[in-house]
Amino acid sequence: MASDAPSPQGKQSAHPDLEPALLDLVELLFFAYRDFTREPDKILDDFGFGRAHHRVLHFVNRHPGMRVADLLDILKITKQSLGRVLKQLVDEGFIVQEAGKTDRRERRLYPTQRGCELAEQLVAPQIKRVARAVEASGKEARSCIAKFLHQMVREADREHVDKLLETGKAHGDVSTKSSQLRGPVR
Amino acid sequence: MASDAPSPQGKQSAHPDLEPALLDLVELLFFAYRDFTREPDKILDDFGFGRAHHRVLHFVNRHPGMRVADLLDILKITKQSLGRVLKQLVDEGFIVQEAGKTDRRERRLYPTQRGCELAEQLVAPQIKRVARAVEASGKEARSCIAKFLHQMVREADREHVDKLLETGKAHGDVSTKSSQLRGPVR
DNA sequence: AAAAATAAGTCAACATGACTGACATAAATG
DNA sequence: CATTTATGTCAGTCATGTTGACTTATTTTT
Repeated sequence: MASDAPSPQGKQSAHPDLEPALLDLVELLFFAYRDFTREPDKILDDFGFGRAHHRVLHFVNRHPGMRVADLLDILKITKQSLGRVLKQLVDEGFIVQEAGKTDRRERRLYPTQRGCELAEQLVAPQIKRVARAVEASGKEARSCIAKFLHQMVREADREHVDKLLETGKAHGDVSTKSSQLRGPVR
Repeated sequence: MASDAPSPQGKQSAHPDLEPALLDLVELLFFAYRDFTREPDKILDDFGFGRAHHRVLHFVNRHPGMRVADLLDILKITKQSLGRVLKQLVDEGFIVQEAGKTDRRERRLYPTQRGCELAEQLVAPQIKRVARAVEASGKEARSCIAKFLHQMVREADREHVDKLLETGKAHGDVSTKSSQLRGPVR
């Protein structure tokens, strides 16, 4: 690899030395995320979908009855960008839309049976990866990790994220039954 | 795909309750990364660059003298994809290429002065964000976090990542001086 | 010395998923 | 009735990824 002139490349980085450890975390986050998205990306490929579809399907599955506007707020993309992938997911039977009961302008989004299954299939390798990583970090590390990731979120969005995790959690618990309780899960 | 562990109910959400907490981590990672890349993305915009330029410039800055092949291996993209952004970075004076001393087929990559500066500017908000998050998680959390993120990397790549962090670290240490010691840092 | 392998660059075509801006439609709200 | 809101859509652009084929320079192998 490096020829033999490893050249003691100096540096011009500037920052003193409070950085090194933090820089490692920055890079580790890059590598972790790179690999975090790989397995789902591969599965998506078989369906002709991309990462954008994954995100939409994931949040709709976790928060059935979600509105388009909610999704836009979570993903921080434009209506037009979302529109394209959402349309595909609807057309191919992974998501259904239904007018809101009290406000019929709203289009509430629900996963279909196929949608649920694909969402599960996509998140499975991610859960597995996280599970193994937590395991290897020592059980007591879980709370540190959650706290850290939570703090990495932009402060203005933190409360919102908390709410999402809360309500998503409720859903996760009831999962197997109640498919019909909340809406059309076809 | 049989995921793995005990799937009592066999169907969609199914997983008993080892999932909720892990699912939270999965989503937190999404939100954390979403916000992790926001500030740099904004800066890049002013330069007419995108996130791809950030990644290239970052690793070249942290590992001066790196070869194109090394970069491809880190970023996991194709030569053609890299070629486009690298060419722009070279054309606009952020990176310089130099034939390897022992193997003149290689094009060793070095950041220019401008390149260093931009790289620093881009990573600064990320370091700040990580610093604050670590701070808020308790100092002893730092090792948990590093361990977790490290374990999130695909096992096959872990050793490689370790080497990168090592050599990158060396770079960080020498920082202030020796700008001229080694290669072309123009 | 000739042949093969390697490092890098390039051309062309294409897909995805972002963006902007303008406009359409339906329903709720004042 | 007028306005606002929630959503959808048309049209065009850009950034960044992909394949595949091919070139050039250089090193390594035979």
